Formats: sequence, C-alpha cells, structure tokens
Amino acid sequence: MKEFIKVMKALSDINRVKIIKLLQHKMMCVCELRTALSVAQPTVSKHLKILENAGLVVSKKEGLWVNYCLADGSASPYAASMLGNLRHWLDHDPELKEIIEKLPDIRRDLICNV
Amino acid sequence: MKEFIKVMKALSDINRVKIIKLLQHKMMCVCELRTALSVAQPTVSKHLKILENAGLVVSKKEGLWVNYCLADGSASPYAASMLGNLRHWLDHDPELKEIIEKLPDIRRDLICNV
DNA sequence: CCAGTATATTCCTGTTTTGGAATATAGTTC
DNA sequence: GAACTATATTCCAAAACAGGAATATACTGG
Repeated sequence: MKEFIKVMKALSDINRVKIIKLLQHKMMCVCELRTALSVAQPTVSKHLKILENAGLVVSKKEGLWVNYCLADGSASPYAASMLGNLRHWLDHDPELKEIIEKLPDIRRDLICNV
Repeated sequence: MKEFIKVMKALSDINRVKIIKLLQHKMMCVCELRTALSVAQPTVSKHLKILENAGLVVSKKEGLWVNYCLADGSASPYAASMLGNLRHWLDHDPELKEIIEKLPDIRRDLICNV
C-alpha cells in the first residue's frame, strides 16, 4: 500500500510529471532539467529524489554530472505500469508540448560551463 | 494535465484508496464507509467528494442515504485506467484485507437508526 | 592542495492537505 | 410543521508539501 501511494504521490506534482515526460525523450542531467522547467536547482534535485524513491527514475553518476533516465520498472510494479501509461498519456497537453519543443535547444554544452 | 493530476492526487491518500477497494465489493453509503474506515463522518464525505471530482466514484441519492459506487470511467480515461488496475492491485495488502474481511458485518440496518 | 562546477542537503517560508467539531442542509416520519 | 436522521459544508489546528536561498558535498583540472 505504501509503495502504491508513493507512486501516486510522486505523480501528483506537475513538475514531476513534466520530468517524466522530458525523460521519455532523452537522458538528462539536473541542470538540463532545471533549464527545461525554469525552476531552481534544489527544487529539481528534490523532485528527482522523490521520483527515484518511487521507482520511476534512476540516476547514473558520470563524472561531475548525474544523469537521470526513466526506470525500467523492476523496482515497483506500480511504477512500471504508470511509466507504461505515461508513454502515451499527456502527449497532447499544450503545456508539455511547449517544453518538449524546446528540448533540442537544451544542451548540456550550452548550459554548463564545461 | 490537470485532470491527470487530479486522479493521482485522489489516489494519494490511504483512506481514499481504502474507499475504492471497499466499493469494489459493494455499493456503500457514507455511514457504512465511516464505520469501515473508523473516521469521522465529515472526513468520509470530503474524501468522497475528492474521489467523485476525479471521476473515480459516483453517488446516487436514495432517500435519506447517498449511495456511492465505483464510476464506470467514462468521465476520465485516467480514472478508468486506474480503476482497472486497482481491481487487482493491493488485493494482498494486509491492512486492506482486514477491513474487507469485516465488510459483511457492516450493514446499514445495524449502523443506522432506521 | 586550490579553484571551479554540478548536485545534494539544510533551513526557512508560504501553501496545501487532512481530520474533526460544530453547523447547515435535505429528506423521512409522525 | 416538528422531531429525527444522513450527509454536506464550514471552520480551525496540525501536519505534509513545494520552492528557493544558503550551504555542504563530490568531482575535475590545474
């Protein structure tokens, strides 16, 4: 029950849903997500923690960056099911469409001071 | 998006999930639910309103009582999908099992001052 | 080791959520 | 209409949540 509610809570916030929909397109680091969502960096980090804790995303540390991508669902059947649904759900949402359209311009080498 | 989040939020509370699982067994009125969940009557009414607003349950006024049952899902595809999933999800949850077992004893004619 | 960068954590604030007591509303019965 | 009952709404307090500023941590390159 707790596990189920954790997934529902994780998907109850608009920024966290946006993160899921963004990660459907490509693996992203925190500062890319920060830019895409127009929020502060700690805010993104906290949302990512909640999503990871619910089994919806996984992180891979690569040098200075932490790349996040969608989980495979093995951690939670509820997360797996919701990730499956969200593959097509909300695709026509105007707010989401807008940030997805800008996605090609959000590149690590332009945002970060590499 | 708002519609999706409304469904997720509705399913983010343990008492509301319990209500859904109870209604899978039979149509129930507010005081039956109140007894099953061991919470105050206004609490149940408010949870039911949230569930109804999300398209997860529907109410039918019958005399003095208001009977609640699961929605058919026509109001929201997200609600429809979640109701489908919840038909088998959480069936083995111990906390839920316990209240479902007591369900046969929760009868309107025993609770209400008919 | 030092300076610099990406991310995580802490702390604080404003907002939302939850639960119950009190109250209002609606229907039934006499 | 009066008394009674089931449900909804209002109001309030405690808890949970979301966001950002400040800070800590981890890694990189000199």
